[in-house]
Amino acid sequence: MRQSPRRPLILKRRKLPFPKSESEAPRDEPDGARCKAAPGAPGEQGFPDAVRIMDHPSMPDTQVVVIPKTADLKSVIDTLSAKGKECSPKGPYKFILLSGGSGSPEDWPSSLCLSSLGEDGNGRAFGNPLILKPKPEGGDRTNCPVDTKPLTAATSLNKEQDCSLLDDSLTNIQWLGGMCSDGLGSDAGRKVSNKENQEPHAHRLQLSQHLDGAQRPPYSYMAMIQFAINSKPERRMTLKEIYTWIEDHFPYFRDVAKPGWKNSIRHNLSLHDMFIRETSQDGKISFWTIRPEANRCLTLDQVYKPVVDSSTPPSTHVCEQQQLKPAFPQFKKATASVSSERKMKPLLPRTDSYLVPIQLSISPSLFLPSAQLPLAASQQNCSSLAADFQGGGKRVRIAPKCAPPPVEEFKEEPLYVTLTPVAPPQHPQGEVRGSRRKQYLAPPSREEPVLLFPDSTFFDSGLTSDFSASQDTGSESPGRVDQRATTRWTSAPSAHHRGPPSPPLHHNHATLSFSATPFREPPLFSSPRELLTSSTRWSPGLDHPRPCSGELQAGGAAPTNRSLTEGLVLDTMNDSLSKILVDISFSGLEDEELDVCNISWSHLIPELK
Amino acid sequence: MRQSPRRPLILKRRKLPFPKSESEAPRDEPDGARCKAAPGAPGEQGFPDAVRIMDHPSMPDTQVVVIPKTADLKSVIDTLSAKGKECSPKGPYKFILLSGGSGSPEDWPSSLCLSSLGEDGNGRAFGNPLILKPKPEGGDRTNCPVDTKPLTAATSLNKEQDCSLLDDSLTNIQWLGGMCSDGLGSDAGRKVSNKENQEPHAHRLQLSQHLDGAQRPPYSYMAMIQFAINSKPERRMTLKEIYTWIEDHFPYFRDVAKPGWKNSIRHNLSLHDMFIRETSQDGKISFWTIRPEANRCLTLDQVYKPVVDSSTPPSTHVCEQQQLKPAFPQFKKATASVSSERKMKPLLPRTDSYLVPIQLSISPSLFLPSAQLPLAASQQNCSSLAADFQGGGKRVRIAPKCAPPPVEEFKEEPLYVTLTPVAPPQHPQGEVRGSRRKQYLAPPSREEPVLLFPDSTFFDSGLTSDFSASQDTGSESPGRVDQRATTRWTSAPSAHHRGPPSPPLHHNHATLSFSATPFREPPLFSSPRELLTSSTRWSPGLDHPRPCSGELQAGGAAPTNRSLTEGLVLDTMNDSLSKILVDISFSGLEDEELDVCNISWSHLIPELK
DNA sequence: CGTATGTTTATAAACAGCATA
DNA sequence: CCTATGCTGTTTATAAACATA
Ligand SMILES: [Mg+2]
Ligand SMILES: [Mg+2]
Repeated sequence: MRQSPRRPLILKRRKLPFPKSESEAPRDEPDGARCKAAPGAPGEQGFPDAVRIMDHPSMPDTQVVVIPKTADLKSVIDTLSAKGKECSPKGPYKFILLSGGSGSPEDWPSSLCLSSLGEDGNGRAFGNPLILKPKPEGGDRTNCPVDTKPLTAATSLNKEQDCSLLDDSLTNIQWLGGMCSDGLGSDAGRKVSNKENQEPHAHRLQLSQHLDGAQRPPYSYMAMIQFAINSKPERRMTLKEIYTWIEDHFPYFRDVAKPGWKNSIRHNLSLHDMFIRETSQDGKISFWTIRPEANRCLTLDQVYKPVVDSSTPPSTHVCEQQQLKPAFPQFKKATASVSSERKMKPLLPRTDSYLVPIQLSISPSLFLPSAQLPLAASQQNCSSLAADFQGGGKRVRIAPKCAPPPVEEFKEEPLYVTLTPVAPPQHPQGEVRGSRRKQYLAPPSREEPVLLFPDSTFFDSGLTSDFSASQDTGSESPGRVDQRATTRWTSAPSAHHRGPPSPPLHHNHATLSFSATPFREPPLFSSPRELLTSSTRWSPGLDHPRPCSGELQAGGAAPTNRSLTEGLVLDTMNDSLSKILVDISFSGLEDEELDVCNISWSHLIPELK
Repeated sequence: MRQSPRRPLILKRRKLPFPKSESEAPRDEPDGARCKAAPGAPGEQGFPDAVRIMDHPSMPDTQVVVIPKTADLKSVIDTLSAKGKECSPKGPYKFILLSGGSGSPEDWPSSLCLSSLGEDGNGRAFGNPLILKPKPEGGDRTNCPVDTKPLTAATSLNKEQDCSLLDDSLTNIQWLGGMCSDGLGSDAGRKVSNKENQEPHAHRLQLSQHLDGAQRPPYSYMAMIQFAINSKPERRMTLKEIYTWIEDHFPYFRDVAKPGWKNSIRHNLSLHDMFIRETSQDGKISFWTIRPEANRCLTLDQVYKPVVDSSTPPSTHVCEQQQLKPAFPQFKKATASVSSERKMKPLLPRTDSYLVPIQLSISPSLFLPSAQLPLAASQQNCSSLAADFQGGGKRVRIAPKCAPPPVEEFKEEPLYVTLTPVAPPQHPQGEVRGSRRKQYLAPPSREEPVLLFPDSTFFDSGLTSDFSASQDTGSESPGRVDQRATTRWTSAPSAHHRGPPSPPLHHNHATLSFSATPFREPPLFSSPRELLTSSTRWSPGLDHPRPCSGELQAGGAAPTNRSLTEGLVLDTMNDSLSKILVDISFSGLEDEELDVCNISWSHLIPELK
């Protein structure tokens, strides 16, 4: 039981380069020996402006083709259709076409990042992921799969790379079998045999040893449930339908996973408030829905879209973090124990880039003048953060209304938005909030903090994006050092933001003042998750029976603006603000709504107006 | 790994008689062979009006003395002080004196329920548990332990009884050791050795084999954290203090538990919204507090108080449920697999009675006339529930404001209050709520449902009890059949409470109408937990720096009444309404506030006014 | 009764931030 | 100042107990 079941890695955490096969990295090297490519230098995987083809991490017989903006879509489709005939091991392959990025493999799970699947090609960029259809009309946002054949070379390459993981599956079987030895031989008849606490079937175990796409998908249960529910126009699903959808789209659960995965699905449905159970009119059918305020209507297709900017200097990705944060014991530990780590059940690859559904673009030429900055933003309180923010490239600061956003980095993309809190919250009873995120989002002040986008332009993904924008030149050092997106709490070490425990005092001697009421009340939020899930208002009698969060009207505020939280939340795939107020990587700049950069938090949280 | 770590049983679930030693109960007997004593007949454990002495389930050298109302406290104290000299194995013993109940062992964890610890004695009843002090002044609510010696006979009796569990500890050690065999011998160097994923120390393992009170306490982590935090006047604690408090009060975690229990503590602190982290003024210290609205200020002492009515017919406790619910596979399973079940790590004993902090009394002579019932309550909608409620004894119906309360039974006490929902919620989009509890508490209507207490009288425990009361004769059949407290959702099969998905429509064609807005918004509650935790308002600038939930003012409503949720919630030890709207066992009738029985839900949830 | 569904708790673990040695 | 480590806090995964339909 030392090898108790391990959870797949938390998504959207620090990105670690996937340990290739060097099972023993030098421990004395703080940066690790894996980063061979110099930052900024084009690595072996960097094929800028080239089409990238990689296997879908979970869908069998499916490949994802990332088409840079400069490529010609038509020719790519023709090429795919032509080359697809070559190899068809198990029937027609499907292609999912993505655009907007450089196609660097970092957009994919780490297990695939090293496969150098880039293929030359050229096509037109389009905004949303597109699954290639048999009759490619080139239309936007068609999600029907295509019956073409995969590219041989790329596929085989992927398979080999995947073998490293699949070998683990084989090992895992042995490992699991060893775990089943009860020892002691005490009472064998006691097992309840719930049919959910069993190992996968033997033939399934066999299947798991093959390359049938049964790798565990890199999505959390919560994410997959959202994918499933949002795949239906009604945006509701029965439990059984959720099971089926997940099995259909992630064969891992059908073929490899133990039956307990359904227990986990149910557990997630119950645990997370964002999932709400409804009952049909006759009361006989239970449907699971997503709270509309919390639903960003994420779909699997959206998630597949890599958010990469084509202007990215190639191969400045994996090693950046290591060099900037030399001391990273976890990484070194993982490095040294690759083989043993892989002996475990297939973990989620350590990557952050495929769960970023924010489809906002950054125009490098667009800079937001700091003159439009509200007085409160990023002046006094952000001074201490200047050192942290000077290294990276284009940065955008976001001033949260309430508590400072957490430190989170994800998405190693060339262009980033750093969400920067500008004002520490006023804490209850004169107490200061700790800096470990979550807990206690202080109510907003009159002066609304704003999201600051120094040199970026946003547009919303597939939904209407309509947030007011302000601008800030900020310190835009285009250097490639530490391109990771990073957000830090303004941990407010200066005492002038901490009030005494006296009654709700509003001492505005600082930039912002907050209502001191700390405890959870309806307009307040004790946790970022709550803030998120309560961000918008919606009554069931509106036009859309089940709108997404961005489609909800901001209560009291200008109702025309959609909340940025949608985009902010999309990348996290959960409803926790501690994962929401993170750096955002922008890419794939499109031409819509280039001038809306002032995001009022009161629109995101209408209750806090 | 079949024997993966099992969670201790969920508290406050169906009470099962502890499988004594008959390892093979007749499976063909639906009622089980354990119930030898006829219901209502005085069993071997029933010593009405006698002092009961039992070991504290977790505190070493501590015994709990349950003193019936009819006993003389002074003489009991004298007796304890005198007899305490006799045996002192490990130093002075402490006594915790409890009152208000019959002292039946059912008030204790099942492992102790069968020990027949009752001792004759006489003393005066007092309201709160009292730890006997060296200089017994007999004052109320003194919690300082006493330096006296335990009663020899009772103690030894307990020890023997405890051996059944402690033998399990010994077995568990072997079992754990067997689990430690990694098998496969794959990679031994991979283990991270977090110091929290290790087995308890060897000497601790040895200790666990002795009778040093290292049985696992029957409280959940959430409960113990509340105990800890509420033990301090400031009602806040650092993590380390919580650790220490728990270790001091439950030596199991100091001596037996694996280091991972601290991980679980932290996990619970983070997971449950009721625990809020604050930071000291200098920002250096983090304190954990309990959201005041959710804090019932439960303490370990309160929890130890058995809620037993002295007028209870003796030994009508354990077997009742079995006879009334013949088909109970879990019980039979546990019966048949006693030895094997006990091989596992010490589970929480299956009992419900020691987590009921509701210190309300029922006077059998007190009946609430139904004339005082508000019109909305229990008329039309409760008609379908009549069949369910006719069998038991004294019942009280509670009309929830929002969603129907869950079916829950607990506390096998002679007198019960059945919380009965009277109106099904109006569901969004014309959907009907399923009846598996949780999810969707519809907003309240103008006509407030009330708690109905047909023949009971309440008083609040140690805190001010001030809920308005209404009365209802109800169907009070004092028969002893199915005396378990049971609450059932009014599963609302009648369609007349289901509104179409149109905008918030309030069709009052039934008893109660609800706002149709189903999704979580600040004034709404998507889950019972939320309703609970948001039940009262409090701003940090009030008189009490950290009031309990009952001490909070109801926002907008009559602020003089305290919420019944305190009592309702106390028994569950968590903030989930699905465990709150349950049947309540009343006992230990006291003389305060006998006439307040109309509980307005708007007082409980001021936001729903 | 057996199964599917739903809720809750326990436990392990990954990982982040911070403090401190 | 750097670094290694431990503590604290958040989140996800998994198993299980138990309930309800
Ligand atoms: Mg849910
Ligand atoms: Mg918490």
